[in-house]
Amino acid sequence: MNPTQINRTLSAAEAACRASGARLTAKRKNVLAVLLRSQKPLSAYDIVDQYSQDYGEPIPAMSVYRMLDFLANENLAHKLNSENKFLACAHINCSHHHGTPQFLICCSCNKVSEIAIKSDLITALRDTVKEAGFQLQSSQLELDCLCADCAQRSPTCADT
Amino acid sequence: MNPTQINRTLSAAEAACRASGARLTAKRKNVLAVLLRSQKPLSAYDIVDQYSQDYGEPIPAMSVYRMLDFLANENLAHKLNSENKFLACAHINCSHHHGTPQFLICCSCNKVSEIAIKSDLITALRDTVKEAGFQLQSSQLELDCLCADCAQRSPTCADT
DNA sequence: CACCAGATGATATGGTGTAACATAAGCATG
DNA sequence: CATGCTTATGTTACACCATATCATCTGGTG
Repeated sequence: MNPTQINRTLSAAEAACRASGARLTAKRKNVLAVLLRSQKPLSAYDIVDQYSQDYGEPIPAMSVYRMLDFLANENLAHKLNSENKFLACAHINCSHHHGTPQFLICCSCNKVSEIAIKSDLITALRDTVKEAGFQLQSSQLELDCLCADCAQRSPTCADT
Repeated sequence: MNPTQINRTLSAAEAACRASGARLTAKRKNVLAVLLRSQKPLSAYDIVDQYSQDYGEPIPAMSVYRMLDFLANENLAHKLNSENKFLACAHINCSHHHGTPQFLICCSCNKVSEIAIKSDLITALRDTVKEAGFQLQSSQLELDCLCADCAQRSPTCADT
């Protein structure tokens, strides 16, 4: 994402927080900016490092976790449970409403694409789960994939 | 699982390992037995504790990880990536071939059900992923659910 | 200004996982 | 049975992820 897009996205995030009565403080905004500038999901400690590089002041890991919680609650960021990493929501700028996102994670280069799976597929999944006697609570999926670039390079994925 | 079933399953596991040329050593078998006796997925350190309780001798965490790797390679156990926990494969006794399993995880009581999602649903998922320019590498899904028992008690799930 | 609530900082600690190297146990062969 | 190879297990140290707890700061309100 280029700097112009990032600024536009940060403005949109501010507007969204104003609308919901949440306070997007300077540091929370910086953490979001770090995520936006990253091409890949970051761990909380990655963010700590990047933050001090980008802003010239250290930030405690504890604070980063809290800011990530905040951002996730405001739907400005997501957590990848399978990787213990975080990324900015890909749709902060979009005006339309978004359901629970799904993530395609390249197991080779760690690139992540946030997509919205067709609702009928999610419904089918929900029905299948119901048949097994469970209720689907969240439709956030994290799928182990290979991105096009990496697929071209090698036919299989050796990593975890 | 009752003791009789466990013994039967352990025998099946032994047979499977013999067939594949893998060595199901006594300790590996014990780790598998710990998993089989558990109603819930266990962390490696849970297994360390339970192992020493059940067998009266301590086992290093490192060894448990290695034994879990072994069991996972032999398809005798699975790892829940979203929870960093492990469980015995539910189909060690079954004779038919099994594809990649899917897991329904109760976010309230942590009970897990291992199911096989209909192949056409998986295919649809694979196609959706392909449209997004990715290749699905693993069809192991870990779905955040509420089991029937917990759903009866409360309509929603507050936990992570 | 005094107060309160929310945000952030500091410290400590626990859980998860692996790297690197040492030791022991099974198994072939001469 | 001695040798040596391969595999399994033990030991130690360490890195990373995450949270609990308490302290401090900041911004807004009366």
